[in-house]
Amino acid sequence: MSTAPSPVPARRRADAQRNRDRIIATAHLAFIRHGIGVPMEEIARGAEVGVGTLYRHFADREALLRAVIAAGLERLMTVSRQETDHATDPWGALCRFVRRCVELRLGGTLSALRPRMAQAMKEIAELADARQRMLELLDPLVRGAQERGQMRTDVSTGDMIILIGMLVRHECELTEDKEWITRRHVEIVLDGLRPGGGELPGPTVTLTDFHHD
Amino acid sequence: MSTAPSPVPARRRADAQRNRDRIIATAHLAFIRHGIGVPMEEIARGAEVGVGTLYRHFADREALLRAVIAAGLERLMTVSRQETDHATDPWGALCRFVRRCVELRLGGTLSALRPRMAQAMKEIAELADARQRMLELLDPLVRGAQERGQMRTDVSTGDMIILIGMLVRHECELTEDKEWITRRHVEIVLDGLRPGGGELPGPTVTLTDFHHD
Amino acid sequence: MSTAPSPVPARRRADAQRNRDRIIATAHLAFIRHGIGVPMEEIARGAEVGVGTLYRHFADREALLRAVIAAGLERLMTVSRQETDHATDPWGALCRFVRRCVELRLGGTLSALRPRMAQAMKEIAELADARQRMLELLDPLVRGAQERGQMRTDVSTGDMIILIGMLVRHECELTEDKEWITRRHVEIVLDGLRPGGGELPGPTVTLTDFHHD
Amino acid sequence: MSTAPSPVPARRRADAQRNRDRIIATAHLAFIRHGIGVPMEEIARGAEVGVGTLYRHFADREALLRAVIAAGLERLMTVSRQETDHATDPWGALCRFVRRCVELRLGGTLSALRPRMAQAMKEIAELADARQRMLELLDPLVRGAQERGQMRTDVSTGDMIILIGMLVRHECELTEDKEWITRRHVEIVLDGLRPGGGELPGPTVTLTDFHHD
DNA sequence: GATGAATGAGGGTTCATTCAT
DNA sequence: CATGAATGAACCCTCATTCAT
Repeated sequence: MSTAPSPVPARRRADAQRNRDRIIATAHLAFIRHGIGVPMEEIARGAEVGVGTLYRHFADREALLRAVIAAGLERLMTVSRQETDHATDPWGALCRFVRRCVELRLGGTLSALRPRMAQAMKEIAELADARQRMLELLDPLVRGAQERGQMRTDVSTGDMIILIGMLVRHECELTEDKEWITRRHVEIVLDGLRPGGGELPGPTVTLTDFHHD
Repeated sequence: MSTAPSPVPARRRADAQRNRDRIIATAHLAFIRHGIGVPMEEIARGAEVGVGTLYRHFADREALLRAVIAAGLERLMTVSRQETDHATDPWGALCRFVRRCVELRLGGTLSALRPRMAQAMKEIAELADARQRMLELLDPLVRGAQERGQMRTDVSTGDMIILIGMLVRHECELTEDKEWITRRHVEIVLDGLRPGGGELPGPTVTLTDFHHD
Repeated sequence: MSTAPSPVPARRRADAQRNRDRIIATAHLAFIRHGIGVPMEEIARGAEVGVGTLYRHFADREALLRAVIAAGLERLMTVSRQETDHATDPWGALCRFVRRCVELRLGGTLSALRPRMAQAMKEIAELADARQRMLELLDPLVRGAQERGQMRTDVSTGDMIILIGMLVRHECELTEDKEWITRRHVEIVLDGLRPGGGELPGPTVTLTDFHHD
Repeated sequence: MSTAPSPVPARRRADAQRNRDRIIATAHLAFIRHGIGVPMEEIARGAEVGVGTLYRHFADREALLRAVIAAGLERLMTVSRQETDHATDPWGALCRFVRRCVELRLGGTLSALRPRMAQAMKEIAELADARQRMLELLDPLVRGAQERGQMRTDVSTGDMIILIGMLVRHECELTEDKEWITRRHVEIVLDGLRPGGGELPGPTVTLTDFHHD
């Protein structure tokens, strides 16, 4: 009895969880590919469930969107920690982090939010939170790299976050068979962050600058 | 009635042209702000005409979109020529060109096409044309700059075009009061194109690589 | 397991019966409060059972509705008999019967049927039956009261039944904290049934007049 | 020019107005017959317009409902004034008013609101207004009739309004071919309002008692 | 028997497009 | 040419009912 802890009651639960996960994954791709306005039925069809099931799990499109974003941010944060914890080489850690970010393909969904970004930032609290958390993770790396002369000193962590957003979206503009192009351009941007560049116009970007993207 | 050649038809024409222009301008902003799915009536309202008038000028949303893009590319090409004709300093001309591009705000509309980009590229012939023309304009500058050691040699004109697209869209992600951020990031990317960067992965981008974006 | 006649099945039965009763009671109130279109899940939730259980007891909404009505009519008939058996004061018995009717709150459910009343009358046989039985119960009282000069003679038992329906529904239009208003109006109607009123238009109502309602 | 005031621009308007009126009339009947949940398409079909047209005139079901109610109250107020202005016989005027009310068949729509009456009263300001206006119209009649000994003094104008509501709904419970029954019962209620009835329980109804029905 | 997840038809609402004025 | 009312297809979301556990 203790060895076989009744899988039966869990079974249904497992099925439901599986459905939930498939819906999120399908929605993620669908939002990227067709925009956040993609018909709910198409998402349901892609996840091989009925619309009703989709709506049982997510009250409306907004809720689904939040879940997709939350799931993406979750993965992002996992990556963040993997790359940044105990980093002895701040610049190297920063580079690895940026490269990993673009691989998550979270950008598509975020980018699809653009037409309502300002509003979305307020309503989808996870987004603002994520920025804050990312800032806290990256700040030591940026400062460390700058102190060691590995990175130009006229950019802030705020600039980094915006640039990462740019690259993340950039990848999503490209179809999957052209993703290798992004990898080139990530390196170009990283090279542009090395010391020795020309003077940059305007002040550095701070957290207060991007209450919306 | 038949005797008077009458200024009226000319007048009409002027009015009509004026309407047409206002519709395109309004649609451009509306597409950027609310996505290409923005209600036609909203565009009409913004241009202060009836929907009927809008449809007299543009058969459907697709046609309006084409017109908006064509108008933007027209301006882009004008800029291109201003910056590139008789350029004695290829790298400087290239930089000025890139900076001017992001100021046109064409990116918003192009970016909004993304969910259907692959398809759009085929249907909206102007886009493919524009790429080709841009390639022809930029290629001498890129080669010139590289020959003079002003630019890294492991990037192609194809990379440049993609990067410009990235920056152009990047600006459109930011609200107008944050455009100064883009200007910083344009410079960072340009710095990253200078000689001396790390090795880039993959082959250079060629025209055949981006049959869509 | 097979040897024990076991109290379990009986227990089950009791539980099931309890569920059934709670569903009917909950549904009665829900129909009154939110109309007969109230979501089945809401009824199930109110009765603290799963929808599945609800459907085990009642094949569909229609069946549940019938059961609610039948239960209400059952109580109505019980009241009828209490008030009318061995009545030596027909008018008094009639008044008490009317007053008791409005307290049963059956009207809400019946009233909610209105949009389909004509149809409901045919499909829900209990309703027609009930009228017939009520007619049989009330007829002696009406005639008795009229013979004794306690009641105007230009109304029929048919009129009475329709009037009772009116009052019963009337109460259901009022929220619970306003039920005292109905009691006033019941008395006004009863006063209007006393001898000495003005002439009434049209013929008296007969059983054949209300094959629906 | 002054004689033929350009019917052309008005024409469309007239058509639209005609549609609007037909929609309201159709909706009124549909609400009575099938409840306020009746499919919008059915209303549209009945009015012989497309759903789109219906929605152009009324933003949603709620708006249509308001319009139907407003139109009904408009007629009700017209009747009110006809019956009550310059009335030298208060009781007679009161009776005529009550009789006219039930003929308007407004009750059906109002009655269909019941499941949400409390809420409806707040949201549909017209309803509360109407009560107030009706109170002001009837109060002099009630007092006048009572002073002349034509009406029992233990009922208030508030009671009258509630009773009228009861009769109005009562008629709507009956199908059209049975409306004559209501006329009988209106007279019975009016007879019950004459002096000489038994004692009524509870206090008289005041305006504050029926913030909802 | 009880449960509640899944299904999908149905009805509300929006909006692209047409067309009469 | 301009206008804006009318149309109806398409999409969102709800909920009655079924069924696997």
